[in-house]
Amino acid sequence: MAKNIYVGNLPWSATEEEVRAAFETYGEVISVKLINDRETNRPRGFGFVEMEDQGALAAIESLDGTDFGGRNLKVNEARPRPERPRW
DNA sequence: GTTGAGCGTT
Repeated sequence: MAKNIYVGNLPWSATEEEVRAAFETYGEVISVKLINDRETNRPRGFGFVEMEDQGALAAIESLDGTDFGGRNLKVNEARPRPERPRW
């Protein structure tokens, strides 16, 4: 099973590989998604990480409130997103 | 070439 993790307060220079590497330290990372502004094409400084439950909890308890790229990292469980209908 | 609270584009 996997969980979605919300990652905020990221530096605008942060990349998915850096976040993935940081989360892979505590568990198996399934996917990493950094959110960028679709209209201005500018990085918003936050993203989402998908990993196993135990790894997600370990990463949240370990990476949340820690320094990442010079900023205080904000890690938390992501909010459930409504599934999109195919019609 | 800028900026800083937050929960995403498939």
